[in-house]
Amino acid sequence: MGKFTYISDLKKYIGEEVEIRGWTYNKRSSGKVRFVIVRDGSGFLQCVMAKGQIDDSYFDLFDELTLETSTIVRGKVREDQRAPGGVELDLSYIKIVGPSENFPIPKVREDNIPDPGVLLPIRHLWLRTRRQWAIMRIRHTIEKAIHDFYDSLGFIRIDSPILTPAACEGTTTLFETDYFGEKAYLSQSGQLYQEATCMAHGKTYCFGPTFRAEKSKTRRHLMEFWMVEPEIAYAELPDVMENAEGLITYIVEKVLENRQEELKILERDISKLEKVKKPFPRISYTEAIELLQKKGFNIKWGDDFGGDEETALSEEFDRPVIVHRYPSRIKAFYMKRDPENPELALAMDILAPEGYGEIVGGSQREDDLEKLLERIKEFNLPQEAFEWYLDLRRYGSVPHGGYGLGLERTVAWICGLKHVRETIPFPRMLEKIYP
RNA sequence: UCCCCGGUAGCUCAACAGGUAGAGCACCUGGCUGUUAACCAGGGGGUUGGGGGUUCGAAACCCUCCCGGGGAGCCA
Repeated sequence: MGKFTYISDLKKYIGEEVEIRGWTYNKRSSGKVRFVIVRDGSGFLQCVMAKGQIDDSYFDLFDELTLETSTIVRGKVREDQRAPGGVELDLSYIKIVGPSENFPIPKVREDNIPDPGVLLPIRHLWLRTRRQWAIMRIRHTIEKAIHDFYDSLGFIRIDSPILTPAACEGTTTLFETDYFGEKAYLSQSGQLYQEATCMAHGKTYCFGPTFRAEKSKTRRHLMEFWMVEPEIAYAELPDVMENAEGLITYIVEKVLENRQEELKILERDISKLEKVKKPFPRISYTEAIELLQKKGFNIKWGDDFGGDEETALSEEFDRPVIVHRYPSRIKAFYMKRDPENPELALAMDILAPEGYGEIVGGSQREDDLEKLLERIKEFNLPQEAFEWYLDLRRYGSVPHGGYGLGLERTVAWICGLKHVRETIPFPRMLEKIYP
């Protein structure tokens, strides 16, 4: 491959001659002084050349450096106050690696961002643009923060299967596939399997894609999305809430620590993220209903929250809000009922601020065999498919709980994006699976 | 499946009340020795989503179909 330098490391090479390998991101000219913005994946760099100070054969290559032409350049690194990244490169050498004619995405201008109908079919190229670059790097940092957080607490990552024999929750529509003549489904949650693994390791989590075949066409939905699902043996509802709160604050902290440049590209209001500190407010479902009624919503106890209600609730707080103890009949069969009020489930959701909606859903699980059997009957679920799950209550059952955090909604919130489709490299949307 | 909004140049959008389809960006030509979404001058580029209708005249009004968007339901 040979030796070359990444733009992100250039501050270490001020005054030195370096080689950069990348792509032409933009260019400007003032006649005898020409500017080429090169990106190399690690960052963006303005390269400068003046007529007479570089060989004419290189100077003239400027015309061929159309958008996204891949190029190798060499030059001396110079500190410069005028440069956004603090450094520029005085060019002495240019080589075109691969030409690029009529790149389909126009030069970055805020008043000229093509709409998703245009960009989604060229997602493979869209990913090269600055905003998308920033989003993917923040996504990476969030994923890393998730792993680091659990690892630091002694969790073991054990991934759940993606091909499953039956519905985990039996409610949402699943993608069906043929498994050697048997029906199998793409997983909509790894949770049930985590309940098994946490009984082996105490604290586990899985992190992978999940699939919902719902005909959802909104800014908050994808057919394929990533979810992290921790499960903790001997945990009760307050422990679950505390762990989720810790995860979210850790994620925000790491993004603020490592992704300032990217947040700036996205024009994210950092002050909103800086407020995300422990403790998060905790309100009961019943309190939330009262609050919404006071705000004029036509909602009664027993109803689930819609998008507008979630937004209204989150607007009451400057950080994520934990809503707990929902009516058990609007929650999943495996959630333990509140011993103080059997109409309630020991469940909790976390709503992100600024109207980003539910990013976490979790609960303490039903650990009593008889009660769980009743629930399976109530929900008309096939008991034989859950025998293995019931075994967890037959052999040393303990209180336990966990939650799922939706990666894409979290990325959308932290990046301040309107739509989750920009938070995943290749979004799978309703009737859209290309590229 | 239902409700709402939209479809005009490659992209983003104008075109008032029905009267000759326009701007910015992209692209091409020329100019400029410090540009940062560079700028200045010029140029090419259109079956106004398709079909039908009303009218002297339709991008605009009506009907219909197609496509796109985001909201409901469900959820992360």
